[in-house]
Amino acid sequence: MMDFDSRREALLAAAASVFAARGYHRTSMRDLARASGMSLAGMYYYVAGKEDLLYQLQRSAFERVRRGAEEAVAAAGRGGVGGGEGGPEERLRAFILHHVTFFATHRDEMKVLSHEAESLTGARLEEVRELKKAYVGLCDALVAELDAAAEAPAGGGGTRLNRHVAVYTLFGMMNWIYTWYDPAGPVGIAELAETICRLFLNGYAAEVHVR
Amino acid sequence: MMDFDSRREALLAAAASVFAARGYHRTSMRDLARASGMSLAGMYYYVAGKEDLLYQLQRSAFERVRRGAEEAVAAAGRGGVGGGEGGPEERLRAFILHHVTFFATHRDEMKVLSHEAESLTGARLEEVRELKKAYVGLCDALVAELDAAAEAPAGGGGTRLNRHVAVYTLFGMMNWIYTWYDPAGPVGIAELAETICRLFLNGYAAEVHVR
DNA sequence: GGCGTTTTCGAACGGGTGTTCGAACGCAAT
DNA sequence: ATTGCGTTCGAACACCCGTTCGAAAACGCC
Repeated sequence: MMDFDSRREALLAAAASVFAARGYHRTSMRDLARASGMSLAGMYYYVAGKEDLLYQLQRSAFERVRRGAEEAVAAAGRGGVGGGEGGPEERLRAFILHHVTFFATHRDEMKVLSHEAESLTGARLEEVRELKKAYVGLCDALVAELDAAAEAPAGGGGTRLNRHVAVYTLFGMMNWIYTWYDPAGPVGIAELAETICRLFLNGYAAEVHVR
Repeated sequence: MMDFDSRREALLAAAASVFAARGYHRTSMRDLARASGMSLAGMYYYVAGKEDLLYQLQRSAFERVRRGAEEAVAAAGRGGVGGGEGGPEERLRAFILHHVTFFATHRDEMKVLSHEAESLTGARLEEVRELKKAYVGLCDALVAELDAAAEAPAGGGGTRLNRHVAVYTLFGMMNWIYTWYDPAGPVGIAELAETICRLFLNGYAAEVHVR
């Protein structure tokens, strides 16, 4: 009916749904058995254990956002949707739009990624932390390019914002979404992404471009 | 040696520390007994149970941030630290500064407030949700005043940002702090608050004041 | 049919969980 | 010395947890 990999991914998907709804630690293996339609013991044929399940889930989700973001940024650099060349600002916009869209279209996995960041232990925790660091670094590099392109126009004015702090704050805007956003509500994904883009770009660049 | 209330608050403080470090569900009552210096059974003289402990903690923390924020905003309205009268922008700045400062000076409780928002159940969950809604509403009202004070200067230009979305995004910037901020690091609390103020005020107001 | 491999799962194990209960404590008032 | 009261806690209870194991089922292949 289904091969090994499909069955395994179905299990991961069911786990993502339950983890997102009830939280990792509150969820028992028996809950997952019920949600996936497998027996309690049967799951252990596909996964090494509960923590391994969370690890596979986070790893897979992280690699997909990362790949998607890289492609979206590259596409924006090549000219993106509408013609043009695609400067640093367009590339950052593409990153934000992709992140927010991915968040909204993969709610469960992204909530697990955001909320259960410290639920892993030992080597698995360290490995996922590295993935996250690489992903944040990708965004940080885009903001750095934005900085370089603006190159202190007059020298005067107020002090520049700390880039790393600004980037973490940007991720705060984006990753907090799972806390309040209702995809069935009146606010669309595009509007949400546009709000975050404006808040960050106007706010961050204001100290660089204007005044 | 200590009266009932002090002993109880010491227990709550110990619980906040352990909950922040290991998470609510991972923490056992035996962990709390060890951290507080009481015996396992002894804690039940001061608290009705584990979930009641979390509830008391969240309720107490929420009421303190709320009261503090109200006072900070009122003080800014009266002229704040430096003279002046204190318009809507100064009041919102005061709110943000207070929230960020409170976050940094009460790390454990605020992490428990942010991260364990869905760990309560039933009536207790609902009650804390009401507290949160009131607190967010306080901030939302400040932003609304900012809107009113700006009153669409020309009518043209781009569309205005959805205020509620902007407010949730602002809380994202602030509440994500517990995820990455290191108070022992090079970034001070004042700088952190200033970054968030600029990102929000420049970004949000840009569509209202400029262009 | 028979056979080897892949897949499933009922039943059990050892251990940790939140909570309760009754006895014991310290200590001021009688 | 005794009473009563606020406080502490060792021991136990009933339950749920993640994981294992050996047997049974399902399957393709000869």
